[in-house]
Amino acid sequence: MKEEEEEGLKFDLLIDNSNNKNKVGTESTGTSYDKNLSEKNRKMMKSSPKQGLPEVKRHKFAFQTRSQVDVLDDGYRWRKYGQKTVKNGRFPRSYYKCTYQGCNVKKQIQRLCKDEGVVVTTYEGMHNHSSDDHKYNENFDHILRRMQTSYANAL
DNA sequence: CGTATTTGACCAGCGC
DNA sequence: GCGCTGGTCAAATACG
Repeated sequence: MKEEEEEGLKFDLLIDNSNNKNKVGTESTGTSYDKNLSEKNRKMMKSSPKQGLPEVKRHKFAFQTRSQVDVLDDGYRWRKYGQKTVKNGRFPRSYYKCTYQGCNVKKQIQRLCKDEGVVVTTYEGMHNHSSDDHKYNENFDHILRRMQTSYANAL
């Protein structure tokens, strides 16, 4: 199967976050709930099959982060909306979405079957808002900023 | 009580 | 044309 094939931008950065202490728990910050989900239709993403956007359809950034935690806290809140087990991998893939109305940024986390300590974080889309929390590390901020810069530059 | 998280089912695209 | 994989949503549950 194909493991790496991104039509748009592809970034493979190795970040050593072993020292990073991320918490998997939940934090009581922000009270925005995406109620737009109720208006979602069963057929929402099948309007355009695969035409019109031959090259760039959805920017996807793949990050290979060396961390023991699945979810990297980049300053935004992510709500897990699904988990699927891929046949190519022994570990299930987790799907996250940014919990912010208007900011439907998707994040996909997958563990490497080869290295359990390496997680592939794939960001899809760009944030519509700024992170109101400074808890994220400069290290990650730098990466995020870099990828957003390249993203804006590509436009 | 509010929200995130969990799990199952459903759907669409692609392969054969 | 059918089957499989991958992806998303939706309802129920858990937790703060």
